[in-house]
Amino acid sequence: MAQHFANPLEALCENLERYEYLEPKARAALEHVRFEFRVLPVAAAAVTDGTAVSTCSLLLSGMVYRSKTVSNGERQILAVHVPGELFDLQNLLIDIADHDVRMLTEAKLAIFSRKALIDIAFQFPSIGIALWRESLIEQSIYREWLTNIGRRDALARVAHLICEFCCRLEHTQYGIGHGFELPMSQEQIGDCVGLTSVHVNRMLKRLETMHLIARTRRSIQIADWHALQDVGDFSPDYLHHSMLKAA
Amino acid sequence: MAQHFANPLEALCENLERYEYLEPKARAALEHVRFEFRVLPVAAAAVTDGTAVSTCSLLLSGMVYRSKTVSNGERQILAVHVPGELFDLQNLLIDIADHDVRMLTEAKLAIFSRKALIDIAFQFPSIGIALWRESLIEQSIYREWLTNIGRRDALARVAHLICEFCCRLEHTQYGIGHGFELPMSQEQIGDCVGLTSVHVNRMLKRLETMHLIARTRRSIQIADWHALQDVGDFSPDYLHHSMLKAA
DNA sequence: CGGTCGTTTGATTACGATCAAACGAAGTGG
DNA sequence: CCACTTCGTTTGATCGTAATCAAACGACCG
Repeated sequence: MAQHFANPLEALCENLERYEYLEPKARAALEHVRFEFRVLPVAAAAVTDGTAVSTCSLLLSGMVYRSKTVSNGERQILAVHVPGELFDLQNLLIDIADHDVRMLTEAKLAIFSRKALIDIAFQFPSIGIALWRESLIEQSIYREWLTNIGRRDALARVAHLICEFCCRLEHTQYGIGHGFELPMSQEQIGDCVGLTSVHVNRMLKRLETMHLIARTRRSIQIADWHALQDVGDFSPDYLHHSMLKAA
Repeated sequence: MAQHFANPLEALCENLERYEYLEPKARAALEHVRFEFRVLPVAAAAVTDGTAVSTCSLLLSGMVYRSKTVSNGERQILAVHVPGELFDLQNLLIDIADHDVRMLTEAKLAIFSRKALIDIAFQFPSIGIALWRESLIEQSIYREWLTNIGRRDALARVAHLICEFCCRLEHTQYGIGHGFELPMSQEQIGDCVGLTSVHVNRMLKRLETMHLIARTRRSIQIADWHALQDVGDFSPDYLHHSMLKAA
């Protein structure tokens, strides 16, 4: 998969085409979009809460997360992006960032000017629709997370998060088979689902003793997908993969 | 305010102009958008999870909420819309609804065809930008709610919700002064913030004894706005009102 | 005037937080 | 290469917040 991202413009094209068919002219126009290539180390900030943003980035490799910090210093992770996704779609039309974006791992980015993307989005509706739809699906994921945190118990929350990652990686990367790398500490998992790291640890162990997953370091193997979905009350409908072109 | 919504097309125009300046041509084009006027009773569904959607509605009066139901039957309220807002912006480009939309009160709607809106959005970029931006701000509210539920305690969650309503009503309606109608049962408030109705009741009483709010039936008066914001860890930045035109 | 729905209050329970400590892996410097 | 540090994981013990259970009360409706 990685070699697909050797050319960032090709990666952008591939990303958009997952969301909407692009006619040859639109594809051709994308060839001339300017971008800046950048590698950021773990924990580096791509966007900082309260600052102006004029770019929109495509994640070529690695993972990034969005987060907010509350007054007592606790952090909520709002979303995690996997390679191949455009993040900062909201900053396309909003001037001041309302949260942080940081690197979960070292990451390679292709950084586009938001103005350039907006211009091309309205010049070629197919591109606009692709971008807009991608952002709407991100919104759908927020709604599911809200439901996960608000109305499911700790075990289900963790199981649900694992199921979601599995589906999203499966969709953007090539078949990941039964296992995948989850480059998050248990504290970060807790920040995703509104739990403490200690409790996340207990839930992971429980999923393990229930023979739903197996773990080795930071990688997770799915031992019983059906049962894991069941425990996590997971249904992939909200990812809207069925209306998208597979990777 | 209500009389502003006597003409739904004018209301649509007013809505969009809050998000982006519309040139005369765009405004003129909006005059010819077809719509259907409808009144729905309390609890009626405008959109049902899992069904196809081909419309997008403007709320003329009343309030609506979005919700998901988890496997054990518990409900999470994802968002509440106040008069003047377009809801179902996500269904503009997503075919199958991933959650329900129901009436919190009796509501008057102007229902537009999503195709008509998409067409005009790409014909007049200012309209497209307005719609897209409105949907991005809705997204920002989801992120704040995620943070609210995931990382704040019960008292702060309830205070935060009250602060948000106050700001949003102030922005779309004319000055609401120190009080406003909150047409939600305590159970529904609990479904917004991930608490039970019993606990919401205790938190409301606590906010009352702390002299931060006063209540009469379903209306809430703000007794100490500054202290309420403080308790709720509320900062209105995420609503992005400063980049919008006031109502 | 019952009947239903929502609010209020109290008593008890339980889930997940907090506190604390040991362990393990990765990285650093002598 | 091996102490030593640091960070994350693991486990146990205890605590506290919010859930649950239960019942009375109040408002609105037919």
